[in-house]
Amino acid sequence: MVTRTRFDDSECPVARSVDAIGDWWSLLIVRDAFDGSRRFGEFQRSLGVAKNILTTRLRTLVAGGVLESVPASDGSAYREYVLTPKGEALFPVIVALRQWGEQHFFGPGEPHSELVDRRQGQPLRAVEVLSADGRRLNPDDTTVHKVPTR
Amino acid sequence: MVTRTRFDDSECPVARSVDAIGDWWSLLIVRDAFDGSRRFGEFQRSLGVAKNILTTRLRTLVAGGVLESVPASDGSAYREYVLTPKGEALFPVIVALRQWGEQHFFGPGEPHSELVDRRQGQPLRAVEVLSADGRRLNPDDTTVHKVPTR
DNA sequence: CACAACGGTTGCAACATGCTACCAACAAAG
DNA sequence: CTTTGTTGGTAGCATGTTGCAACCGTTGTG
Repeated sequence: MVTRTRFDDSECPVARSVDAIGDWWSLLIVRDAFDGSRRFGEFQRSLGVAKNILTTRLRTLVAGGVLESVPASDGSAYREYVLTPKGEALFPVIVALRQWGEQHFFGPGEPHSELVDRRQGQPLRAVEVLSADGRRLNPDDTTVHKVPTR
Repeated sequence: MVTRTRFDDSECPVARSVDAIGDWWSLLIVRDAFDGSRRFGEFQRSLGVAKNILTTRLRTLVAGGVLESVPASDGSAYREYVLTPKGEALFPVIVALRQWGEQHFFGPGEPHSELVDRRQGQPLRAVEVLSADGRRLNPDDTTVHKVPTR
C-alpha cells in the first residue's frame, strides 16, 4: 500500500492523537474553531484551503468526534461546525504549539497574532510540564514506561 | 502547483510551528528522541518507517534546527541525531498530545505506554493553560489579537 | 579477509493534494 | 415569483508525495 501509514492501533497515545487529527489542515481548522470560526465559509476564507480539502477534513474531524455539525445558530438552514468537549481538550496542545512558534520563528519586532487572557488582555503564562507534586519537569526528568507488546 | 501548502510566512505562530515540524512522522521522531533514540536504526525500528522517508525527515528536522547531527557517542564513525534546545522546547507539545490521546483513545483497561516522573515513578500532572497571574484558562477565557495584514 | 550491520539512495506504483470548473440549495432584492 | 448572489459543496485533472522493495557503499566484527 501507499496510503499514508495509520497509527490508530499504536500503544503510544501520541501516535493515536496524531492519527486522529489527520493532518496539519485539521489542526489549523481546530485552531480557527478556538478562534470562533464556525461556518464552512469562515474556515475556507481564513485558511485559504481548497474547498474539497476542507470538506474532507471537516468530515474527518466530525467522524473523529473533534467537531460536531449542528444547525446554524442564526436560524438559517445551513450547518455549523463546533468543537466537542474532546475537541476543546486540544486547547493545551494548540497553545503549546503557538508558544513554541512564537519563541522560535519570529524576529524580535516581527508581528504575529497573539493569544491573550480575555479578562486582563495579558499574554498567557508559558505552558509547563509538572510532576504530580508540582515540580517543573524537563524531558530528562521523565521516562516512558513501555507496555510489553505481548 | 500541487505541492503541499506551506505556512512558513503565516503571521500565526501555530501555522509556522506546524510548518517547521513538517509532518506526523517528524513529530514521532521527536517523540522518540525524547524517549532516548539517537541512531538512524533506532528510529527506523521504533517507527517502522521506510528508510527513505526517515532520511528526508531527519534532514528536514536538522535543517529546521530541531535536531542536530553529532558524532556517535560510542566512538564509532556513525552519526547520531540529538535534540537541540529548540527541539527540547517541544516537550510540552508532545506531553499535551500524549495526555489528549490517553484520555480519548484508550479504553479503561487498555494498555498504553506511559510517561512518568523519573524521580517518583508517578504519572504527570495534566498540562494546563494558565493566565499571567495563574488562573486556569479555558478556550473561552482567551481571545486572539490578530495583527493587521498591512 | 569474509561477512554482517548500518545508513542510506534509487526506481517505481499508488495515493493524496490542490486547482479549477461546475452545481444544487438557500437567501435577499425587486 | 423571478432574478441574482451566496453558501456549501462535488467532479475531474495534473502533479507531488508516500511507501515499498531492491540495491549499494561504508563501517564494524570474527
